[in-house]
Amino acid sequence: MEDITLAPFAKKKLSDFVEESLNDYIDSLLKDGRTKLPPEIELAQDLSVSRTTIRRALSNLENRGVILRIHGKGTFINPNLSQAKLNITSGLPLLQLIENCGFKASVKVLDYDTAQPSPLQQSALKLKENSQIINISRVYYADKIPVVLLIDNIPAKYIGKNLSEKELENSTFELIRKHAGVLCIRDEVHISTANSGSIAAYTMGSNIINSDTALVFDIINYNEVNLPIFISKQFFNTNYITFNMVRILDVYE
Amino acid sequence: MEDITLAPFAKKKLSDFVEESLNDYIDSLLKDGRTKLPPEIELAQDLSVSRTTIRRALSNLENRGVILRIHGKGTFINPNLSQAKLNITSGLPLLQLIENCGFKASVKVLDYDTAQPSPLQQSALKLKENSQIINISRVYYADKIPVVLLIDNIPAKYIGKNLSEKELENSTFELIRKHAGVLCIRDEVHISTANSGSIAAYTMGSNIINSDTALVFDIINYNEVNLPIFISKQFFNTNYITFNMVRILDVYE
DNA sequence: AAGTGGTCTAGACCACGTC
DNA sequence: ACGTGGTCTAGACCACTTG
Repeated sequence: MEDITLAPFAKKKLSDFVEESLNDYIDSLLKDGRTKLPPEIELAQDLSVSRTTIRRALSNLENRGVILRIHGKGTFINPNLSQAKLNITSGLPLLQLIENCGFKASVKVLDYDTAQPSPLQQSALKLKENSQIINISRVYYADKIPVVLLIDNIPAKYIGKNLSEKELENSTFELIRKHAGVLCIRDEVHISTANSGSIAAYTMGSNIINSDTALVFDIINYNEVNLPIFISKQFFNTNYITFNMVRILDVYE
Repeated sequence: MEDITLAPFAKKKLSDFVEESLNDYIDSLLKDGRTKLPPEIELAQDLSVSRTTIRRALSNLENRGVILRIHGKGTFINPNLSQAKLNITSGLPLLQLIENCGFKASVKVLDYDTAQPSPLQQSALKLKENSQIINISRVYYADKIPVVLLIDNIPAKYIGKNLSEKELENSTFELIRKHAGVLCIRDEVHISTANSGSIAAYTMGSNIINSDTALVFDIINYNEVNLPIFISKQFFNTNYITFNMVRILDVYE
């Protein structure tokens, strides 16, 4: 018998279903060697939705780099589609990110302890005095190569105590959703870099991701009413994980 | 007499004007210590536009991290607003980026030469045999500290020959717009990191941005019909320039 | 019950590209 | 002239919060 826990999840919009349909449709077009999509009005009729809904789904696909829209000509599959797999703006769970990249992904828990929050953590998470923080360090592997180091700082109230190693292999996102019914729906990321010295400072001296330079994400995760829930620090070995981003520029005078 | 060159520029949408108005309005609210915006319907009436147009402008501000919207409660100014200045998805010109960050920005041309394209450049830019590439290296300073190294590879056809140092201090974006009437409206960015060795490889051995690790953007710029126009490589010293990003996550089962 | 943001529709008109 | 994507409007209905 599996242990079922009831926990909230976000509702899907019509345009999300449309986006999925279009995604599948694009795959099938590619198999036939076709690169042009039907006009928006036609797509709207085929899927029995309004043109606005189609356009919302297409905009999502455009921002993810999947399609290109050319005014007056049509909508086309991005010929660089393969580069769009690791979109930096997607915010996918790390295991899924690594899988998307074509690797076999796995995770190992490095460390798990309870501590007093630092003053910085206390103010970022708006914590009261005497509250406790759970720290979880994990390494993510791509085909057995360590590529990401993740350190999460989570207020104790959002997470079970004495979690098993098996449970800790779930994402923190999942843990707090199952344990406290809290959904993080937004994050703010600071992007910087680190040298081997500053990586080692987070892993008791051993440079576990085995690179002399790393991409660093400092993340604060928020729930739907903008309450800061937990903090993440992610180190990426960019010899294996390089992100992509599509930008549509404002080019005014 | 100034030398006026006619060159195309993008048209502004109504929602862009609305966004600017809202931006100014937000500044004035902040001066009064207020953090809540009026309801969307009210904003729409005040600015004499439809609610849809207001919502588009608000969505832009939300993606830039300027505001927060909470279902059922209202629209609020993001208390972390100051962190939103260097949004990685904005694609602003580097001088403007550095100024936004609160520094005095300047630029120096390091190198300027003509060469045969490498096979990689040739395929990325879809160049013919025997075409030529102009390479421009520039360093950008924040308060006299070198913080960005930029290397552009531009097909000769898009840019004037024998440009003066003064002209080269303009962005490549400007140069090709003025010279060839070409507008880049989209780019694709690969994000990685570099150690001091790989930075020095691009500056004849001297590590000009003076950091043992850098954030690297490899960029291909496209025009409105998806033709690749030119290539950029940007090295950021993240001791001075750290980017921010706001992500609104899809949290489905 | 009232207020506010979120999603969706139907339709109009415009701008750009092709023939 | 026609087809296509881009912007905007007006209005409906839903979901969430507050009183």
